[in-house]
Amino acid sequence: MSEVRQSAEAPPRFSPELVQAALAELRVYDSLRQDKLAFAPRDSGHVTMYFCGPTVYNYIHLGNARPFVISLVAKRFFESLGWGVTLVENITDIDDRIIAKGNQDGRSWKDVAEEFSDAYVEDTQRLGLGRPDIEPRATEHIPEILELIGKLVERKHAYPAGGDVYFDVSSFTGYGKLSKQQTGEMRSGARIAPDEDKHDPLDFAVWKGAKPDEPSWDSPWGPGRPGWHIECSAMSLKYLGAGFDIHGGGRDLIFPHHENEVAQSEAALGETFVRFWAHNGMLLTQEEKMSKSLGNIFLLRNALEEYEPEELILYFMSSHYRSPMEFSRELLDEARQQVERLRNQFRTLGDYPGAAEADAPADEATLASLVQHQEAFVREMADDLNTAGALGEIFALTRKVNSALASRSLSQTAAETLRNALAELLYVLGLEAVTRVEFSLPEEIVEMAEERQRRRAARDFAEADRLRDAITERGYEVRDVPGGFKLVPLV
RNA sequence: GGCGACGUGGCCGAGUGGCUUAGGCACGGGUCUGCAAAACCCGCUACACCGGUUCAAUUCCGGUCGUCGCCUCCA
Repeated sequence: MSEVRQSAEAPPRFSPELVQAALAELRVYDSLRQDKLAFAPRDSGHVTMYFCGPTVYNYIHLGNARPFVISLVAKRFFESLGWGVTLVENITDIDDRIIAKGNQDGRSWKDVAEEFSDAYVEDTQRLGLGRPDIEPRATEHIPEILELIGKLVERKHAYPAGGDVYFDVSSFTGYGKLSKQQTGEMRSGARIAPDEDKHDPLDFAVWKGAKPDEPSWDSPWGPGRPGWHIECSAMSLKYLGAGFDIHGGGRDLIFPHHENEVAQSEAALGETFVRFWAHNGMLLTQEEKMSKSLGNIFLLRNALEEYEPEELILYFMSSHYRSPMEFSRELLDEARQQVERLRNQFRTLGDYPGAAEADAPADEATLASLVQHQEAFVREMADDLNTAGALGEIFALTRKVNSALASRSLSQTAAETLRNALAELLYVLGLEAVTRVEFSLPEEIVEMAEERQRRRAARDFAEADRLRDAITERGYEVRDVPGGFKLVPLV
């Protein structure tokens, strides 16, 4: 693509009026309390968020990308209210699956973890949303993990057995509160694997004793590695402290991952672990969950070969984060059309000649619409991050702006105001790329377009059309506009 | 079986006790244009089914049917 990608502009700060409108409505759904509740950060003016990132044994797919996108959009929204945000997103780089992948490929687990950590950062980086503030690796937090396990053992919430250390589910009365599972029900279906020494089928490993040829770290309970779940507790608590604001991740993590996190964290702390649990819906392909085990996945890196980042982001923004979301090429193609519509608006705004101030009858009404849609936008976002509703407001405003633009009844200053305001809203949704319509044109193309204009003027339409086809072949579209032409790169 | 969520017009997708014809895509008609594209205007106007509550229900309650997710791989 030839359009120039500039560096991300500074996050916008909404006007006091807009911030006030948002704060009056601000509510976030909490999976634990199963209700949308008023939200204010624990630390005044500063939001603390932790989202579960990937276990790196493979490239991430679009389903994995959803929480990443959501978390960064949430961060932008909170920042636009004038708050600071610390977003932590972990990379789990030691796990059974990583070891298995290494064995399968005949290489070290470390090699696997490094390759796919790098790939994850690279792929998500290409989305252009920026990065979480902290991206801690499990293997770099073994001391914190051991400290947490030590606390659990000391408080009799965990016990060593056969080289492993297990969390004692029966010691934590709240077990099951997040996933709404009854421990009795769960026990009836659970089994203990032959090589495990846990006392209760529901107990889970916080430390796994090393078997021959497995990676291990020293610990008071013998060499081993962290169990799944404990790294997220240790790292979120290290960077955000007990009772941080929002813990997010896919719905499918509610059990066992987050349930176990709550149990071990609160057992160790003796106080509330997280204030709001935010879980995003699954991506479905043909009504079925997109999942590595089902093999119906679309890798983010493959998607980025075919689609622009903003097209993928708009696709994600077009439905509420908690809803399950159908995935298909048709929907991505539709998102592409919508991106194009937004981009066209900025193209028009970019070289809009403007009516004379005295002759701009649409100014008043359009600027009034702007205020109305801006307010509606922040209210939608404040309502549990309703990006789909917010996007609807942007498009509603887009139509009004285009309409005024088409009739040339908008002043240059009003057009400028609208352009900046729209850019601000789009930035919050991670769609600032659609505002960047500057690009460099090869001289050859410009000359061809100019020649075509001369042919048209001479009514030599056959040659004019031939030139247009030639320009199209070189990747540009010619649009005739009053008094000239416009060249636009083809999608 | 237990737990959770959901069924909106051709498709996607917000939302609400009685004017949002949300919004987008697609489609049809028109304006503009040599043609085309973009843009604008107009049209297509729904709320799974059956009861109940209500002056009024797509929105509240109950039931039926259907769908999805979780119940130790899973974003």
